[in-house]
Amino acid sequence: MKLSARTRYAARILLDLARYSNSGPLAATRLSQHTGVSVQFIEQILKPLKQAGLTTSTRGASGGHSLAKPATLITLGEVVRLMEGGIHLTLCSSEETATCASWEFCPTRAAWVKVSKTMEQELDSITLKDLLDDYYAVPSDDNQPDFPVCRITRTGRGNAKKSARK
Amino acid sequence: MKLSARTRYAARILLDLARYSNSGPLAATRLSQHTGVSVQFIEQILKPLKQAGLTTSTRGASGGHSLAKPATLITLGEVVRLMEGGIHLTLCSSEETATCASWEFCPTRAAWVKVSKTMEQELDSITLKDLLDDYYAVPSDDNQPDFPVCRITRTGRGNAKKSARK
DNA sequence: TTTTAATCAGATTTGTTTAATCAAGATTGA
DNA sequence: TCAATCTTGATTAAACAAATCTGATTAAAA
Repeated sequence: MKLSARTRYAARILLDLARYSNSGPLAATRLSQHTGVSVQFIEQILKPLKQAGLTTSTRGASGGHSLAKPATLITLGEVVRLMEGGIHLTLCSSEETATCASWEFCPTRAAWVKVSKTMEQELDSITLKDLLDDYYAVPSDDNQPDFPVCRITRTGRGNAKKSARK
Repeated sequence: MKLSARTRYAARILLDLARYSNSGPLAATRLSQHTGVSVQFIEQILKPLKQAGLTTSTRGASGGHSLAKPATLITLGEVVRLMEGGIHLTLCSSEETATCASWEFCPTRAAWVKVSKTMEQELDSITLKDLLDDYYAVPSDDNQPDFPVCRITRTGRGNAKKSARK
């Protein structure tokens, strides 16, 4: 039920691109400095974002990446949908996945679909611009500090497998 | 972002217990027949459910499992929270997890928290009774057929890693 | 009292996925 | 040219999920 690090990083990278959108393309090395994610991992994450038309890039010296459309038109829903391959709490929440034998009879499926839809709606309602405005007092102001992304990805899941203290 | 099979199975198992709640405890073998999940895996899943007070069990011959409280008082939120160790889209969505260095400065965290809360609210609003009523025409009627749980857990994730068609 | 049907506990296995790195190319401005 | 930059695909190590295996313990029924 957790988002992957790739998705979280994607959001942060796009947000950084939004922030510096009026000062030309941002090189992956800059993005790396801002977020704390390795250059190579950033490049890997940018690939699907570019393919999906969220970003553009210019090659060669003084090249880099930039948003392909205004920050008001990019939603978290778009980002999550892209990086996670859809917004679905279960495989069967996706309409296209009619692979399960008892798909149409499943007594729990409707609930998972409903919650997934709600989640998707809310994510679609949050734009990069919203995040910028909520957080940075003055958007695109270079004086605002950068903060590394959260690198803690594993452990500490409060797992139900382990028996609680004896 | 997907629920684990353990969580999905837990919901189905509890639903089955709810359905047969007026005919004494249900043995794991019966639950297995109804859902298609192996007896041993079912026992593994029932363990935390019992510890959390959602079910009770009687040992020995003609023993089995039953709900510890009425189906109107057990919500999907409870089940998911228990099996997944919380309802959080990210590690940092949990209030207790102040482990990330830039926890309070993260420009995306607030969004993940908000969506997680919405999801939790909706899951908390759905009871086992709701699922029973929505699905089975006559609750606790043995004439209704059983359907196996969805066993498809991997693949088909529409992964963004793979380049879309050339 | 013995048998038998159950739960209980937990270790082990298998394969997948994730997160990340590595390495070699392809472009392009200076 | 050359150095900064994106592009692409392969590879790795660890974590995790799903499930099975083993061996108890418990208690009703025969």
